Amino acid sequence: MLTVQPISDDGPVAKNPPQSNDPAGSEDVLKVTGRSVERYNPRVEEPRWQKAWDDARCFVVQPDDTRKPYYVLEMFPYPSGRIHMGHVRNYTMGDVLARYMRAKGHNVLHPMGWDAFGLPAENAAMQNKVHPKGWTYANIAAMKKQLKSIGLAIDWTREIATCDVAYYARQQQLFLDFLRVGLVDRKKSKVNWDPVDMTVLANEQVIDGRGWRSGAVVEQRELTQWFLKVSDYSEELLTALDTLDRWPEKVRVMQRNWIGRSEGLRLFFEVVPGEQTAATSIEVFTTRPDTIFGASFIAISADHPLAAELAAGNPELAGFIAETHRHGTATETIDKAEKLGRFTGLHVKHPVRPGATLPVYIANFVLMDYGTGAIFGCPAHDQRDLDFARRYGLPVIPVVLPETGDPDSFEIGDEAYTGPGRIYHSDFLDGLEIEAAKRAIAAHFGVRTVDGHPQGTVEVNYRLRDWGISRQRYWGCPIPVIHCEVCGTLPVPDKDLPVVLPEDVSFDRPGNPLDHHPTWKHVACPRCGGRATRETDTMDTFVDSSWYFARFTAPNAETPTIPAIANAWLPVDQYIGGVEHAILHLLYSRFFTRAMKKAGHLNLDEPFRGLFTQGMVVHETYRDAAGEWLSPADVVVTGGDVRSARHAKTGAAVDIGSIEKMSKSKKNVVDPDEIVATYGADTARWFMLSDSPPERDVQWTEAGIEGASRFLQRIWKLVADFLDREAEGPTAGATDDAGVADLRRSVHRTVANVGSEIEGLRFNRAVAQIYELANAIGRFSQATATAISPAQLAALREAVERLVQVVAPMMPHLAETCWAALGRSGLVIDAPWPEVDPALLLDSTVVIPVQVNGKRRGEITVPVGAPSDLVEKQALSLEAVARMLDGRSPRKLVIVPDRIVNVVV
RNA sequence: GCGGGCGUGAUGGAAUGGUAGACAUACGGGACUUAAAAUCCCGAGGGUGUAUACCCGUGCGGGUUCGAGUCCCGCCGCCCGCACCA
Repeated sequence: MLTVQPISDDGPVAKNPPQSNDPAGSEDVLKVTGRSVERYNPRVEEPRWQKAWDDARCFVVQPDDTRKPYYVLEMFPYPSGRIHMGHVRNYTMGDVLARYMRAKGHNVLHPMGWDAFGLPAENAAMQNKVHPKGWTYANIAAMKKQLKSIGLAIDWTREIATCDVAYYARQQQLFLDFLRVGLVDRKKSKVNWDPVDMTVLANEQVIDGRGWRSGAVVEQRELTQWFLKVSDYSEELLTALDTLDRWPEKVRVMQRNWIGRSEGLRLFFEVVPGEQTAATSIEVFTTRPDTIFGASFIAISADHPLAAELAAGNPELAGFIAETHRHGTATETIDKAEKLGRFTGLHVKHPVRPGATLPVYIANFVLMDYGTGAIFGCPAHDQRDLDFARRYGLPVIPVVLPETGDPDSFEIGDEAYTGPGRIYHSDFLDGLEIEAAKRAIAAHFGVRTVDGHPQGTVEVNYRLRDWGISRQRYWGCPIPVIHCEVCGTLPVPDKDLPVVLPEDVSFDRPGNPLDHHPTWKHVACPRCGGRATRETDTMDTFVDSSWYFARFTAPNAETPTIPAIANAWLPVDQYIGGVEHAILHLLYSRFFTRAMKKAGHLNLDEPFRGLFTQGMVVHETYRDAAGEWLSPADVVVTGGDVRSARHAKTGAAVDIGSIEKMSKSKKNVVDPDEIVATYGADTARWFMLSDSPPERDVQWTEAGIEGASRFLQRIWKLVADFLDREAEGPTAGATDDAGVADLRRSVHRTVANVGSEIEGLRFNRAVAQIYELANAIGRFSQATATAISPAQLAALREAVERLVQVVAPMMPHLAETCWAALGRSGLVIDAPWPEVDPALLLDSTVVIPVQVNGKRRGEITVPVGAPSDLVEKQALSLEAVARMLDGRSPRKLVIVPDRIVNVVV
């Protein structure tokens, strides 16, 4: 799920000793105003509290818990072998929310699993002669250890890996259920074929049109494959987006565009009688029937049945079709390719210009998957059609006139006109607006017939295609189907499930190991008992990740879910992951939820009530004089305004490059293990939450992590310092309670604000609030350094305790140590989120800026809710305002209560 | 190519249409120290200026508004997704 570069031969990043002085491990003693405090040592404290939480089974969800359920889930990781900082960021965010919701009294489900099938395991198998299973489970073990070291509040008893037989067995049940309820289809579709390796390639394995391993030019090939009928739900998946009000708007927009609903006309063009084809008509789909009078050609897809028919007797056409197939299947490559076509020799009748005909082309930009696989081209009002028309010298007839256009002089240059306007040059459509013309032309074609059916029918079309789930690979969930030459394609009977992957496979031959396994695929037909073969395709790994969130609610059930339990937990209250999954994973999960509902495994439509997409972790890049990438661990950066870098060992000058997503290839990675070992998990967590808004990229810097570490020690010192003050007791005779009210206001405001910021996942703002409280406590301590009254001491204890509590979701280990030091019994994780006194959130006076003509000229202090006339009087009496008025009276006075005054002169 | 996003001091960023730069980092100065580290305090968007103060300033160009970082239109730059990477 979370994208990770596959582990390469050189293994994990070199483990260099950290260059910084060692903040966690040093035994030095901190001098605090004459007393001594030991530095907080995460290496001792973190394992200790992790064990304490484990022993108390804090995060294990109990079935009889009556508290309100709250399900927080982060996208589960692909087990690449090591976690990276992106994982730390992702899981820390979810963890903060989980811990906070727990403190707010919820029964929190926060599980973890592994998106464990997929291509990298097979690549590793081929490169390093390791078995995908062994490789995957070893990676899981390593990553689990790393995740545990960052102190996540996870119910590990629910851990699942999608490559566990127990998991994919239920996925096979789901597949067969979907088959039963009619959501599975089998049809042809295209794949990237490597003619040298004789294997199917993923899009990412096609580089510049060539196979990544063989370098051979990739071809498109048709294979019969399994599909899930996502398109049955096109309309519903679209309209239900409106109900997802806790999803980012940008994700909903992307999904809306992906589904791509368009209303248009399905339109038949009659083939001119006597042409060299059996076809009597060509059916096109268009969203712009209003431009029909501007039509100048017909284009059909290279995969259109008519194209195949015509190519049979025409080597040039056959060559062109073969040429278009010599590109990858990715939409991007198809879109970017030059718009090319070949005239087929056929003509069709122009449907509204009597006597006129249109030439029929085969074109490389017409997709068979969309609409009818054929279009009419109106070059004046579609850019692709225009490019095509200019190349092949076809007429360009404008039929939509912009409001400001002149009908006699309006011409189309290099850019098609796609804006609004009125139809002209179009006979009975002349003068109509675009939408009115669409209705008129639909009515016109609706009553005419071609080949016995209406010439035109209004139709809704979707860009969304069915989901092809067949993969010609080993490391995936076997599709539980048997092919019998006599009985056809049959589901594996329930009693024979699961279909288990064989382990004795070899990767030294090209192609799918399941296919050339000596025995695995040969079985008796479940119906006739004759010789039959298993389906050797496995499922797309997106299938695995489309229902794991449901499986977590009953991870050991014999059935895919236990509906009553799943319905109680789902939908996921807050789902957190990368924006790279905005379309496919999330759309497939939404489909799966509906499909599981139809099959009786769930009773809901939408799997994720709240969605949050977090940004990446990025880092500067470094290169030496030879242009080789260098790891940050090997580089020492110096200087402030003019930064420069040298190699840590050789001292050679190093170029500081751009800031990019952490990746193995550019070596700009920071290893979480090293960070945890050096600074501790709390510091890493804190830094990942600080500064950058969570939806945006965060830049990893040495200074940033150092700063986080300093703040952690500062909190510990605040607590230790306070304990010393408390041990000494109030100063004899001190009765001055100055600052108490301010401090308490600051404390209560912080508690309230941190809570609402965490609920909104605005962790950076929560962090800033906590800094401000720490500053306020520091100032208060300073002010009371010589004498402290009992009330001041009490306020200080309240402040320090609340500080520890608001810090607890983010730096949980530190918080536990502080809580214990403060003499509070129990774990801070079990302490309820502190109550806020609403009276302390209100100020009695407010400072209002006073503007003259929108520019700030001064400010006034007035009671909260002060009436306008008082505000006006004070504002106008300001010297700066009087000067600007220069004796005149204001033209206008804008007074926004408690916010601002603007004097317009 | 299509779709989506982002752009504010040296840096990360804050700012229901209402004091732009909270908070932090880096930097400079000071205190403490034999010294350093650590810690604490102070300074700081740019410009003119002793200062009061004034002018300019949120990628660029327009617009709406009493008031625009925020809303609208048009650009520029960077990033992400595009159905077999996960």
